[in-house]
Amino acid sequence: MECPKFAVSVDLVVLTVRDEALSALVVRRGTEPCRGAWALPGGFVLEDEGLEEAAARELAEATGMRPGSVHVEQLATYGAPGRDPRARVVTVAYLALAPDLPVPAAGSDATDAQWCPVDSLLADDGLASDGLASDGLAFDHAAILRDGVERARSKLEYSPLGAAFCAAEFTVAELRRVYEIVWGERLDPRNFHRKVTKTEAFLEPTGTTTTRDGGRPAQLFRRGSAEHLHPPLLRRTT
Amino acid sequence: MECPKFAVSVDLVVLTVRDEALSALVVRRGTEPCRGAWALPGGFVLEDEGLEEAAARELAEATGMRPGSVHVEQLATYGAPGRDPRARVVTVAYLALAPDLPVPAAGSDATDAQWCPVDSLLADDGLASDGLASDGLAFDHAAILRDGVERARSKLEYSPLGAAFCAAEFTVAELRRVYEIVWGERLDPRNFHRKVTKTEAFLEPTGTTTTRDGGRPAQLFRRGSAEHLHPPLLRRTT
DNA sequence: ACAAAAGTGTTCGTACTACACCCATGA
DNA sequence: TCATGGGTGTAGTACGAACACTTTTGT
Repeated sequence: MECPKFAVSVDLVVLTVRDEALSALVVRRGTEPCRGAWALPGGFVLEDEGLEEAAARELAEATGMRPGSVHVEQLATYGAPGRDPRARVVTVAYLALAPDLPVPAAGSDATDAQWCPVDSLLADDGLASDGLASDGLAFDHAAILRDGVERARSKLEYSPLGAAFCAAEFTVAELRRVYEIVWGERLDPRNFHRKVTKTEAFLEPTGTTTTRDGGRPAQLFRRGSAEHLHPPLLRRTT
Repeated sequence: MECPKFAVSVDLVVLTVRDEALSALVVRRGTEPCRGAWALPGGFVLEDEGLEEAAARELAEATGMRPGSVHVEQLATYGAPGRDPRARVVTVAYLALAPDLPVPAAGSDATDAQWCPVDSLLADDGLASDGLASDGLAFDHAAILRDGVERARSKLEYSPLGAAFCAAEFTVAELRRVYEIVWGERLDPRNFHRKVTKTEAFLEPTGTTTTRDGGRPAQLFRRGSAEHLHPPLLRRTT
């Protein structure tokens, strides 16, 4: 077959909510180009491996997360000729939404990985509030991250995936905090409660309660079976 | 760089509304695998060509459409190891929404291309779409088309892209027919009229009218500048 | 005059907002 | 008993659904 051949990689935008901020997983690059810079976790697709499969493998390598607990979906594909200085590389980006899991600190081959608030990663003045040397991410990863964050923000509107950021069992208030942090917008606790508990198959009650948030005991819920939200939960700003 | 290399192609889901049906552009394959079968238009990405650029080139080759008149966006990427029997091919699918333009019949290298209603292309009336069913599309193109149609259907809800299926100037009734055909659902003409004309920047009045639909003259509009619709135009069924 | 399609007004129900208010716990 | 957050009730409002009705053309 007469045609050019390219390297194909997968890159992961892994998002979580922790310390009151939407954060992404970034790894320190251990090899040239951009050695020492922060980048999205990722790697090349193997010879007999599907794209989804490669994404799951990279996610496991970078975080140790078992597939079931994390939502993963394809985000977009980036293939501008100059995006990698060495060679032509086409990368398929995946978006993963995860609860606040600890990143396995040491890890095997993993150069150090850590959560970093997306706001500081995307701040275009290059300043990092927490000591990350940030001239921005390697390659075009800033653009990929931006697209992933935007996808996540709109997904919360019309899908029940906010719960993907929570632990297996969570309260309505914890879910609301997720929405508030991802959207950067305050939500009325009473109306939010009514909305999510009345929407069919959004939440599944466990029957148990917790007082970990203080005050009156709150019911614990699991993710429901709904795939889409009708009607959607619209944010003010768009 | 030690990594596998793959062929990368772009495939196009080009949709239009004609003869009361949502239709896709398909071409007859002139080369081996699946020679003689219908497939989505597409081809390999060249050495120094961006993905978007390759999609625009293939669109021009297949239809002669000038870039400005057609909406093109990336759809998704398909790279299962077995999807092309010859070799590993990763394909980046693009979705194009076009007005009902005539396909350049003869064309240079183009094997014959034609519009075909998506319902008949996707009718899974018994044959598994393993690539060679006589009614099915080649490779995994049926799955790609299905995803493209689903994307188009939901795009009409929250973006003004219904107008991409219309000529440069169109009436509200023509736009409504687009929605009805794509969604397969009747819409109230009065409420639809109010909705689209009241939504800021959805439509831009031309000041002229036409009687081509019969009855009282209707105002002609052009596409407005809006990128998103707020609030969205929700279909009944989801 | 009549048919046909454009466009407006009006009523009604549903769903979101804002906020008053009560409930159940820990300290 | 008080502070804290969970959860309910309710009035006001915005918007879509349904449909009666008027407007402007072609025949």
